[in-house]
Amino acid sequence: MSAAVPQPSPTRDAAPVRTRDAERTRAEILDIATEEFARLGYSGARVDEIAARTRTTKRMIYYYFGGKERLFTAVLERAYARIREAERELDVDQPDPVSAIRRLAELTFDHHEAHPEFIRLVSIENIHEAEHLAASEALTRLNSPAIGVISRILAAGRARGVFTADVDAVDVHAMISAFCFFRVANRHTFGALFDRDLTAEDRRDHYRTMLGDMVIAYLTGAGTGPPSRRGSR
Amino acid sequence: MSAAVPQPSPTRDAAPVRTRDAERTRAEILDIATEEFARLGYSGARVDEIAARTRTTKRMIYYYFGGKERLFTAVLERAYARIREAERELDVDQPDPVSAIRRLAELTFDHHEAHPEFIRLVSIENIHEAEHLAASEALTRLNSPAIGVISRILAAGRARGVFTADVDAVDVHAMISAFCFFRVANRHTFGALFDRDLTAEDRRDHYRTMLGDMVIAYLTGAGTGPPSRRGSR
DNA sequence: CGCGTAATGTACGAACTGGTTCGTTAGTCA
DNA sequence: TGACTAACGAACCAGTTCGTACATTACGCG
Repeated sequence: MSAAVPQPSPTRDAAPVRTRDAERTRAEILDIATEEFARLGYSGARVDEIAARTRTTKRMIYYYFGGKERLFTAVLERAYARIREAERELDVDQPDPVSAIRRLAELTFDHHEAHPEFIRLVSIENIHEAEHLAASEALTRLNSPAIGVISRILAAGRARGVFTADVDAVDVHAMISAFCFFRVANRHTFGALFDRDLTAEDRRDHYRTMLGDMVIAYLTGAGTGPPSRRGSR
Repeated sequence: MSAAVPQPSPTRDAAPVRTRDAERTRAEILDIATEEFARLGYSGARVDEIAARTRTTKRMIYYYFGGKERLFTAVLERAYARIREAERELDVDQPDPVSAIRRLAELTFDHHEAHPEFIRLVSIENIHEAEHLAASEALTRLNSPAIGVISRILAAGRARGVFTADVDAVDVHAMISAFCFFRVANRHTFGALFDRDLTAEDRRDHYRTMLGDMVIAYLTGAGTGPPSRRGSR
């Protein structure tokens, strides 16, 4: 949790010199605030407690962010920015569209697994009907690179005739996200009610494969019509 | 919102006589509390506000429920009980397992659509790591009838050879729930980020069909192995 | 018909909470 | 080097917020 940003050695350099460093202070506030909001929800988190866990004071939270509401928005903004950053490195250069979409699904899966805190923030923001997100110009402008990647894979799959036409990239993204998100976000109630830990380590591979199978089965076999019973392809 | 429970006509029967009725008071508190918790989250909801919206006072909340925490637990218990009640009427007596599982998925879909408030409560409870749910003996004992229904459909499908073996009922339930839950719970952030309203009326049928297609494609076509490219079946 | 108890209402308070006021200090730039 | 400003801290404040003590009333039962 201690900031990794090296001080520009102000006078000495060893010992906790505690020099002034706006950037470090901001970042530290955001770090702690992220934890607290994710752990306790927006209303549950306390500005005083966030301040106390910081090396600075509450005054600084208001100095830099202007209030609890805007602090939460800043937390969201940074969290989303990091996610998008990671997405930008999505490498699904498989020649085969089927392998590509599976790989993308698995990367999404791993990503959700690795960032449960982010998932909590998103859940919290949804409880508040995305009001902070909507208020943030930075966030509404931030387009997801994942959609583009999916689009290209779908196009390639359609071109080769392995994917049925008319599947929308955003919908496929929703489908993949839904599975990944649910597994992490709802693990507590699901675990309590069905006595199954969706995030148990020894089931991770099982669910990752299940997701890939599901998406591929849908894309390669999807037909329409309620009577179903779809033929080969 | 006005309680539908008919008074046992105490003296007169017309006019707001305001007689004592423990059951009605309890129910009214739960109704309002459900709304407030769902709208504002656990910490965001205010006991005073809940009381104010009731025809009774805060005193009664403590008299009947013993505190905010236990009030929320009671809210959850009633909400889950109602859901389970509805599930018990699940009627998926289709002769064909494929039609049956599609129908089950669609019923689940409609159910989520019809009870966004319940979804919010579940999201909130997950933020709190299901601590209230875990503390409630009534809730942990309350098994979902849906699992049994799915089990039977899967067994029938396997017997006829239309479903690949080794699919678990709980996992299928998770898969269906994930899609339905995500669509409702995350509609705000998803809508803001991808400019797509997952719950738009004119897309409902599209998503309902998509869910059914997905589940059926998975069950009828699911294979394993990352290389994929699964043959007919 | 009166008595006991379940049900209910009022008023209050201690602790907390978001936000602010006022003043101090470190760094930097002319 | 000295003045100016960004960065910072302690204490405080007004409005809440959960919870309770105390008083009261309706209703069923003997």
